[in-house]
Amino acid sequence: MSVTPELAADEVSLRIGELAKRAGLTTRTLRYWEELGLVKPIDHRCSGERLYSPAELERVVHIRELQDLLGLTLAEIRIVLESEDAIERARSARLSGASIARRLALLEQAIEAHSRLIDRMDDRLARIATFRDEWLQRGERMRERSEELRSEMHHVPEGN
Amino acid sequence: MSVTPELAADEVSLRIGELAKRAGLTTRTLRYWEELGLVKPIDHRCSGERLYSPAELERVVHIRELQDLLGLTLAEIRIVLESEDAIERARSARLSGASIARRLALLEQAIEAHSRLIDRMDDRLARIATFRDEWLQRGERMRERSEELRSEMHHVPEGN
DNA sequence: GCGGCCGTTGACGTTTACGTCAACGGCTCA
DNA sequence: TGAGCCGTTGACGTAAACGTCAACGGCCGC
Repeated sequence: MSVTPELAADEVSLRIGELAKRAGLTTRTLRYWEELGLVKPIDHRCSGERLYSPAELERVVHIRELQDLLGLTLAEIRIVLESEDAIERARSARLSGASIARRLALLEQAIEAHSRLIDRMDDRLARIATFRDEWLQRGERMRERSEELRSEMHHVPEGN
Repeated sequence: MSVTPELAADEVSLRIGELAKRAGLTTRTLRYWEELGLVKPIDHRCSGERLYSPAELERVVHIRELQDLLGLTLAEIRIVLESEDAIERARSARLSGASIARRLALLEQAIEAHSRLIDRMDDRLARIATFRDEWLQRGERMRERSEELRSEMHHVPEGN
């Protein structure tokens, strides 16, 4: 029974090559990220092979976005992910019977880190937007100038 | 990172240390960028010292923005700058008596590269905005959850 | 005239984020 | 049963973007 490259409903775990292909990464990159603590495959050091839950696919894509769009280093991303994981811990803490105060503390912590990231994104958005507007104006001036030149060409054709 | 565009009216050129300080860079960075052809000080190899026109301050800040905000490599930035310089050449070509057709060609070229950059910025803006919205929703869910927990704490205080 | 500061040119070191290669092991299918 | 994949762990290589250090020189105030 071979697995098709499409998402089979019964798929419960991915091998490293498959994950890499779907995320558009190399296996080396995944191992490196694991080394830095960004991804954690299940069943590692036990059966030898790394196996990833489908959720890890989202996670690695997420990591790439943080890298490409926000320009974060992998070290910074690790911090962000840890705060995300804090959310999950807070969620599972409900089941594991941790104290409400403890769960609330975890959540507050996550919210804090979360809003710092939002701020960073907003800052970036604003700065790129400003930058973009300046460039749009430059473009306008260039287009006007090219119109001028074109009309000049009609009056004085081929002044080579 | 605060940029100080304020320069004395009599200032006609900057030494490398002064430029670095105002742009928030190191002198090493400026020399490296020169090595890559990103900046061109005047009076180099002549009196020994690099001297920069005030316009270079804008240029280096511009370079940093392309680096930080758009994530361009210095090699890519060089291409962008060359297209910007093409605008200047087109402008000076008017004075130097180049043919209108030639000047128009230069300008068209500049406009082309320019709009490619705008596209890139738009793409980034859109992707960051999408990303941001997703995160805002996560934040909302977390905040709701923390409200729930807080009210639970009032009903069942200190369940340590 | 000299100590301090700023500049110069190499040359080598460093960090980040991987790439590449070697040597090995476990399936599986003809 | 063995060739072909896919996986594993090291170990070493690499490209970009600088940092750092050495050795030198000019200028300036005291």
